Amino acid sequence: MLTVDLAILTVGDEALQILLVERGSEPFRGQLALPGGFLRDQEDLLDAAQRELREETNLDGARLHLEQLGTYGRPERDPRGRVVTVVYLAIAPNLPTPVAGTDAAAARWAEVDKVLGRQDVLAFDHAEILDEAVERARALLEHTTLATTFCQEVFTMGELRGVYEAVWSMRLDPRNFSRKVTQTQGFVEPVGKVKSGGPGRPAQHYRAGPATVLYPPMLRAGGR
Amino acid sequence: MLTVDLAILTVGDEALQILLVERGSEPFRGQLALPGGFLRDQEDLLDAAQRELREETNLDGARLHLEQLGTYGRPERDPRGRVVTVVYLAIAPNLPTPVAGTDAAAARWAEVDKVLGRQDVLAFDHAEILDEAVERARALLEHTTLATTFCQEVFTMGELRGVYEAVWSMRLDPRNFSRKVTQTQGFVEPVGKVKSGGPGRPAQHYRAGPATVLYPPMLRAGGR
DNA sequence: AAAATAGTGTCTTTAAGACAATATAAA
DNA sequence: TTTATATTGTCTTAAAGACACTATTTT
Repeated sequence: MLTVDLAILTVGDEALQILLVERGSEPFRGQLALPGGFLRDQEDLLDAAQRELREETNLDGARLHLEQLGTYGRPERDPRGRVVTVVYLAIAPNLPTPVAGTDAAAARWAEVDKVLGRQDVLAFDHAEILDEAVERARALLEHTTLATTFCQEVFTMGELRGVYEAVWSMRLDPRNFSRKVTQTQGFVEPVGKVKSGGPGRPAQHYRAGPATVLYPPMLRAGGR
Repeated sequence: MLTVDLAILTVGDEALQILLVERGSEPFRGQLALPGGFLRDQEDLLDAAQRELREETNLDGARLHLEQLGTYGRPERDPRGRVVTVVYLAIAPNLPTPVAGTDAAAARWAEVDKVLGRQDVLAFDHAEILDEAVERARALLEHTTLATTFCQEVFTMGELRGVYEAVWSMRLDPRNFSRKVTQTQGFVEPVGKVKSGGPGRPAQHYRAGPATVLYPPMLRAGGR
């Protein structure tokens, strides 16, 4: 019995959010869980993850970051019997509203901090998996330009900094952050337009550059 | 069909080595492969990896580093049919000789560079897996004190540097390396003895300290 | 003009890179 | 004394941390 589950992360309301579905059947009926489903015959693992992503969110898997997080197979993790699950981590831009998937269960965003704060809101071993997904996302932001994937196609420096602040749960110095981003070749490219709207000086607009690796990395302070 | 395979790495002869078994049966008879076997009923993934490790090398899994590398499930990766494999990465000190396991196949160390240099020496998708294992090991040495696990319990600074040089395939400045290691709290602890034996000034002996994370990390130069 | 937000300049501190000389042993 | 190996000192350079001011808009 092999399943593929998804940890789909985004940033909204200045916080890291995870896409969860409410379970409609036993076990763990009524509790929240990561979206996922069974691996089909002759289906590649990554293909299965992309299919689940499409089914649950109507998102195009080709557009966003999708990578294998890990495989979880403790014999007692599913009370029905032995189920091993391969979990994929997805990084998505802030979506207006999670589209109800073709599967019956309602999907919704939840703040990671609130979900992990309470015991027994998540089904199976999904709390443990979410823990590892968050740690992976934090490390990815240190070493790659992946933070831009959390943003819309065009974004401001403040929005990009907001992604780091939400994922890392810490405030960053705007000056030092801006210097690091702009001095890293290919991280962002300025778009010759500025924001209109509210009060305050308009912000420069950027889009993601061609670079994928951050060298030297942008390390979280304090050595964890 | 779920299997657990092992990528067991060590350092010997100034090179990174991988433990391989010769396949005695089809498919890929006569070719080299990572050791592994089927997951047993009600067996945890990590337990299965430790069991395979014991069967193949008579090594105690509790003593060395063992972590999940990834899961590989391309439908065509095994010509016999659908087999998904969970691969664990093991880091071992330089062993005198790989003990022939309880399984019939003969196990032997092979230099990673020589194996990856040639096409079609490895069975299944094991070349791709080995690639990822090496990259994981390289990254681990940047961010953790894991290099000491490649060494015997007591080692010299030169031996520790040799581990980095073998895994990273580059020479390191002895002065700068020594400074980095000794200035990182808890990386190594001096043992009040010096080497006897050959010519030259005796080397100070060290053993692994309590630290596991390197902060700041020891980055490979050049940004890859 | 006041309020709100965006952006920049520069000094300090830390750590890595580069380089050459000294120390301690065996032969 | 020669050879072999280990170890240490210091200058330079790169990058992060800390800090306060200027710029551009709306109301």
